[in-house]
Amino acid sequence: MTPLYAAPLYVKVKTHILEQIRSGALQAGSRVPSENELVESFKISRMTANRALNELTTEGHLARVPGVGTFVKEATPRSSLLELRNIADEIIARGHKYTSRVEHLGEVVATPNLIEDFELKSSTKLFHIVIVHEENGMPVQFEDRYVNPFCAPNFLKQDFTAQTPTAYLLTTLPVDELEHNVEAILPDANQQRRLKIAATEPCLSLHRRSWSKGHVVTSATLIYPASRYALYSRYHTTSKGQVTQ
Amino acid sequence: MTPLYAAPLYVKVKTHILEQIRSGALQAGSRVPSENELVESFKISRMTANRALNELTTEGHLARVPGVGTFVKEATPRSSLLELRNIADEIIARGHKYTSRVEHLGEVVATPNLIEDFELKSSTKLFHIVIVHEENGMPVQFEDRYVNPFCAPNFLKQDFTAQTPTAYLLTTLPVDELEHNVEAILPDANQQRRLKIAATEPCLSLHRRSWSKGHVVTSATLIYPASRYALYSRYHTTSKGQVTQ
DNA sequence: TGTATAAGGTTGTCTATACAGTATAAGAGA
DNA sequence: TCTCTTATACTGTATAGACAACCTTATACA
Repeated sequence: MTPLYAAPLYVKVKTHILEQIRSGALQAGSRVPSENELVESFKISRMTANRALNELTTEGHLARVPGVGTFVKEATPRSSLLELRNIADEIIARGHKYTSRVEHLGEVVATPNLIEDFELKSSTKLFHIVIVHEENGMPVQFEDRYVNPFCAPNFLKQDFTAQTPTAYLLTTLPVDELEHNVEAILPDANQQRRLKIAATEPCLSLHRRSWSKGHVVTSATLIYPASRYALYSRYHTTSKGQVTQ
Repeated sequence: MTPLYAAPLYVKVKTHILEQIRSGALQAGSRVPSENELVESFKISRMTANRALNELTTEGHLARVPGVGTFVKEATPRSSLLELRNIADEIIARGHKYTSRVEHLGEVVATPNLIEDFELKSSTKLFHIVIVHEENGMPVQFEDRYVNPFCAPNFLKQDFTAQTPTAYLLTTLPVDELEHNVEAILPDANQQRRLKIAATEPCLSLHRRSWSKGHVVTSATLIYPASRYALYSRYHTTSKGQVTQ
């Protein structure tokens, strides 16, 4: 993980502005420093300031208007299909009994795939947990999760029968960004056994990455047997396809 | 739309490379010209070439390796999960060829299930279309859609080989509300035949209802073969408790 | 008062140059 | 043959300067 003092200048500028947005010092709609003002305050060249503001714009945080200035964009809250919810709370909210079995908990060395997932430069150790969540004794979710030790150093010391990994990470770190990829799969042998399902039962595979302060905190694959789970959402939109609610 | 001859230089370079990818002159994994080679051939400065290649990289088309070169990335076949996007646009954006086959187009009398879906009081006629969308000749989506004639009376007169139902409805009506339900399924006999897949291949089933001005405009079931497609989304979250457990 | 003009700030683009870090291939030496 | 060194190519970052286009505001003029 590159420490901030060693990061490129344009990254420092980006981080500074993002922190101001997150802290509330810069509200949606308010003006951010112009390129020339950043040149002054950071003692950088205009091209470097331009790069920082441009990248924040393509990432959706800012909006730029030629001849006028740069402004913090309105956050467009997305809705529920993929809200970050704790499955234990979901099950309890349905009035059912929640239990879980931790199948594995330990450290691994990042494989090339994991290095890419976590946006790492080189291989490091990652925390790894495999846990099966049960509703009234019936397995409903197979969770295979990797966690960045840099972001959550005390992860391994938690008791995950008392608190799900999702719940622990949510209380420990703010989530800035989410990525979801949903696929349909047939379960492999291990998943069949853990979920107590037949090899022919299709499953939803939900791969989720979470960012906090620019770092990938965790990457999880959640397997749901199709007969026991579906993803649902309903929400209002504006004319431009943005989601409100 | 800015004509290409009036576009900025870095846009010309980007367009040129994208065209080469689309035409097949640049295959996935093959090397694209280095910055210095672009400097030569386009008579531009290295910073301009750098910008073009960097932007194509953040857009997901290229991958860069310091000391080695820049390469065409594998296009990941996937659809937007939360946004209402036209699959034809998504396929074309990946640089692939989009085609479609209209399997059925006509009227039906609403069944009890459809009456409920469309929030109708009594049975009326509904428009019905079945269409298979193909990427490079390979079926990737089976679309089974019902449309409310009250909202889109001219639906049947459209040419759906030229424009997808989604595209037509989006340009005709504002979307106020969306409902999604995602499941994993095994395809039925008809879907197997239309999608040219085996009975054992799991599929994503995305059921979507769209509202406009309080009425259900359309109800669609979209089937994606798992091996060919995934659903994807990535977005920022606000710190104001949008992401709750 | 109303209108044109000028000035200054802002973003957008482009150039030429520089240095650092990384990967690969060629060559020298053991 | 094997290993170390060197040269070369490539990307990543940063600078200083330049011109264009755009917007707002102040100013001068009719």
